Amino acid sequence: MTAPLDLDQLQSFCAIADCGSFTEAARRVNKTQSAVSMQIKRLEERLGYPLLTRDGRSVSLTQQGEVLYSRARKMLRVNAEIIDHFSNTDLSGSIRFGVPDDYAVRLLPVILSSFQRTHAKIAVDVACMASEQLLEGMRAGRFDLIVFTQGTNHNFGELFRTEKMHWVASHGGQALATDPMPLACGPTCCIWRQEATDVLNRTGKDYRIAYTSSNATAISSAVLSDLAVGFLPESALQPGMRVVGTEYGLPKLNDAQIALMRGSHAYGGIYDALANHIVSSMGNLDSRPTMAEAAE
Amino acid sequence: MTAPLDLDQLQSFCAIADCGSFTEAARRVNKTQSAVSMQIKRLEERLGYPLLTRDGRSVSLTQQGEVLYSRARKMLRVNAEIIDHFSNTDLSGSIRFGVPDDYAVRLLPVILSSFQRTHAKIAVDVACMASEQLLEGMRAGRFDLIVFTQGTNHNFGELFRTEKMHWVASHGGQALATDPMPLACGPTCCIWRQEATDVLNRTGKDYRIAYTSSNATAISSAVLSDLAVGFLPESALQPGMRVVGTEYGLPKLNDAQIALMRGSHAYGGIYDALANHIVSSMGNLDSRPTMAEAAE
DNA sequence: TCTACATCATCAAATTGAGTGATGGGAAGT
DNA sequence: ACTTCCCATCACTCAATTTGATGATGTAGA
Repeated sequence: MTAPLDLDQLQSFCAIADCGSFTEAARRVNKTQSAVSMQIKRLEERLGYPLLTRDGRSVSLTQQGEVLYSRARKMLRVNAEIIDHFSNTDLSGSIRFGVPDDYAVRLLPVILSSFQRTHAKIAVDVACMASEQLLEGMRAGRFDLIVFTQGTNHNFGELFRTEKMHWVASHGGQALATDPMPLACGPTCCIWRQEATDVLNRTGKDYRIAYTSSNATAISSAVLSDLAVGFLPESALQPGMRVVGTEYGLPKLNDAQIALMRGSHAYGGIYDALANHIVSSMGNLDSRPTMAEAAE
Repeated sequence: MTAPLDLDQLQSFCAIADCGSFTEAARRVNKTQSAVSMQIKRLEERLGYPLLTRDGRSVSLTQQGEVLYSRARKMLRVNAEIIDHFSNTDLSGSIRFGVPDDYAVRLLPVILSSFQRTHAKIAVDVACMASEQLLEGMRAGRFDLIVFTQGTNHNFGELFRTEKMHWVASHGGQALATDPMPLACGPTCCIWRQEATDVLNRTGKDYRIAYTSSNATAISSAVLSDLAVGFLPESALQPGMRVVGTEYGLPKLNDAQIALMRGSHAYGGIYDALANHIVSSMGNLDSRPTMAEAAE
């Protein structure tokens, strides 16, 4: 009969994981830096493992920390759900929300409309732009909450969804067979672009950037009209596109990592409401054993 | 930015909901009765609603209490999962476990074998008997943990699964058309039997108890060999059985409610490990909005 | 109806334990 | 080398929770 964990500690822990800093996390949870530091110390003692590695400048999760993080987030989501349910004052206010344009087009209207149905008094101002710009805007305080694609340089944020990335070409087009292969992609800052060109270089495949646009639909059009080969996350695939496997010597792409990031103040209340809604509608990382798995 | 709830309070709350008593719950969570009482008071103040109705003898959940209970349980499960994960001392010991025989036959081997794989050092002594006897055994301290069918007289326990109940007959048999209709069912104490005869009486359908056995497979055999009509939960259906809808004037049966009950001491450690395993493999009450639902 | 028993609420006192603000050490950048 | 930023630590304060005792209420049995 062991005592349950302290949600307050877990909240601080998650805040640190999200922003990579004790001091910043302290600000978010309305505590002093030393309080947060001690909370983590107690939590680590309690669980018997170091959860965070502090090497000078940056703080990151240990392996055990990762394990804890995903569970803790789950608990905090349920916690927010409860508090939301019992706060009879209808949540109201406005949220400055940012989404990557590629992703936004498909999923956003659906998600936001169902959110409006349950939280009519929350106004969501949506801005669509590339992940890089979203992160910059977040740093500058222009957003409360953003969804963005996690790249190697941005390890922080609440990861809630991964998607397979596919090479795509137009059905029956020539672009694939052309040498060097023409490529359509976002601007140089695009995270996927860096990753894709990296793997191409590594495998020695010849290519050239044939088409560049910061507008995602423009890229889709380029692919559909056989101007170039592209790469897209699964849910951005469209009819008329052909998913290319390894048959043309194209390397495997890493999964896209979709995460959530909040401003320092964007905790609790309306922010949790929207964040939880997004995670529970789009999230796909909640692996739990099912009956089928238990069966073998 | 509101402070998160106190898991300790939620644990006490759930313990009360599970056993229907403050004093007994206090024993389970290793606190004094007054401490538990105060915790609930604070929790109710915090959430702004009464959660438990205390009318003299018994304590039961209010509507808001029900809402809280399911979420709180979810959190406590994750909590136990975390603690389990971080306790590097391999869990070991033995658990006296009881299951209704009807249910046991199908699902148990699967579930227990997958449990053994992850917790090799926990010995599970399984006993199979009717829910009524399980509850009696629990009262007498002969079990640590039981799975049982919740009836109207037994409102306490951790409800984790519901199943549709069906009227069943043999394929192409005569029993259904016979008047009065021959019925196969468990002994008088059987919860389903009471319920089934109740609804039959209410609709005025003629029937007679043609076959009685406390052994579930015996009943299935009676149905399969066209001796009688029976009623079974969905997952106990077998090939050769025919599910009878309303076409023969048979009333609709209420869903079966499968719940978990623990002895006073059976919290934490190995008990949570098994309980969580059962709930996560068999549970079907974890309704959470999916992408599809969000889409409309 | 009256008594005995069990249950839950309440109270004041005591103890626990967490947060604060100041200080110190270490790493990164200039 | 010096500054700056960030995290750990410490002693102190204060708040919140547990305790144990007591009172109120309801139930069961005679």
